[in-house]
Amino acid sequence: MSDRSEVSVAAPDGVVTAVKGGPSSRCHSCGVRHVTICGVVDDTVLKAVESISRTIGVEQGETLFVEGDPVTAVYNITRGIVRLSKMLPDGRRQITGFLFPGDFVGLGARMAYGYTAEAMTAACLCRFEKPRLDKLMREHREIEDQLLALMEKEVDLAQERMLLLGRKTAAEKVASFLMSLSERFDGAETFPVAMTRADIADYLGLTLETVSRTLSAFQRDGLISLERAHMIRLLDRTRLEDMTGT
Amino acid sequence: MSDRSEVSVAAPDGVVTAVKGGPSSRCHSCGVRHVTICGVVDDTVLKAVESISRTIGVEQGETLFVEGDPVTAVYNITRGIVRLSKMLPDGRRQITGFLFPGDFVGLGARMAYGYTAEAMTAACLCRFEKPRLDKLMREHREIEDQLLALMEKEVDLAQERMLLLGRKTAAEKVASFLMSLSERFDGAETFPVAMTRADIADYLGLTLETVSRTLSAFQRDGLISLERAHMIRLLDRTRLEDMTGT
DNA sequence: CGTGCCTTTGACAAGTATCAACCCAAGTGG
DNA sequence: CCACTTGGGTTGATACTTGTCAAAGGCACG
Repeated sequence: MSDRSEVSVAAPDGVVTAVKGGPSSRCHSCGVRHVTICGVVDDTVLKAVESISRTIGVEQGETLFVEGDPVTAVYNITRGIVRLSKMLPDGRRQITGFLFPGDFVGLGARMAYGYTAEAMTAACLCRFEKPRLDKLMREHREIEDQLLALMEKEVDLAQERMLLLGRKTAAEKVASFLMSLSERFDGAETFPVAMTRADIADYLGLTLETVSRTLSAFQRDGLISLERAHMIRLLDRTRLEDMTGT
Repeated sequence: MSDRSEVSVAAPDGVVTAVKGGPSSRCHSCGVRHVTICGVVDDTVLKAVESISRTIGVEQGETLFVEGDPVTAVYNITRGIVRLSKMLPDGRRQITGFLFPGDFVGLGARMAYGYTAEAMTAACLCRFEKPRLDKLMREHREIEDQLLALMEKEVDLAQERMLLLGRKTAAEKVASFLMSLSERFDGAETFPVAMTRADIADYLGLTLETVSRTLSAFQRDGLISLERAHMIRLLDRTRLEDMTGT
């Protein structure tokens, strides 16, 4: 555990995600040794991080916390997909992010969580109690820096999303979504879409019908191939890239 | 300067914004003593911050930096309003934020700025060279904590905005905008709207015509009174609040 | 082999965008 | 001092994208 280990994590859909560096621990529910904090840290820090983290398994659909809950913990995903969302009182929902293995859940929450986090698939998470993590951050500057960097990336992504939500057309939104998903799978040509059309719609600020129609249109135009509803193959990356509007 | 001073900052439109605590310095362009970093810090830190900040004045319309520029500095606004925006290649624009006195510009940018920052009004800014600020953050933990807290708030706001952009109707967007603007002016009943209809539209993901129509409709319904195009009076806060959808 | 959830597709409605005309106030220059 | 210009802002007519409602198909799971 002292070297910069490379650990492979089984994604829920069978695809394997490789993550480099960082501490890891054995998942109680699936037994796989998972990465818990990304980035390379020295041995002492690694041990410290491991000492305050506890790996937990959650079932599909399980809620980690709800918008407004007092902040008790931060999680790092080792397996599965987590959905972050905000709701309006009348039930309209905006999904603010899909988180994958390696991503943090709850970073940057101070008093209360600003969104709800749910496991979209069975998942394994490293749980860090907030007070212990705060203490660790104070003791190990490298960790604070890591988390700060992660938050900066998050802010950046959020702004990109605002541009998408506010100014892109339905087709551009869906194309952007497909391209970014593909990136998550290492630029693979064919990849699984773990979320339902309704989830995609709530992520892109559309209706599920519009998402479905747009995907069908992409298929008609030879941009993609819907192998199955949840398995997509990109046929013409270049043209799809052009359609993102970016 | 050793006590926790309260400093009043003249906003561009004549309204006075009070900000408590933090270091301050005299603005070269307007001569007013401005707050430069919010939050309370001790004497040593205060002096250190002051030593690396330089107050600058910018004219209306001036660009601080453009999306993609390498990050050289972070700014704190002491006077005026700054507009942050992202553009699509074809010219569509999304304004990601309007920043007021006390707000930071460029926090959380690592290598390149992710958005363009322009002064919407004549403005005064405290400029912190990035390397010197980073050094100071490393030396004074309190500062890093302050900035971290600010970033957390930013993430929260960004997510609230996603909900607005993705799921709210035009009327709800405009109502939300008015309520949050009113907050900025301490809940005042009548307050200036410094931005044009086009700016508001690009902020809310609408067209300027829709913004104009919605404001007119609000006036017809007795919710607001458009004293002038850029001066709004809230007539029925309760009903307006209900219209925000939140 | 039903039952239920998700997806697709169609017909239609509605909300916004687009295009265009006009207004108003503030400069600007003859 | 007044015509002219210019940069918003408002309003109307119309188009179009996207949402809504509804029905039917497919796939997984008990």
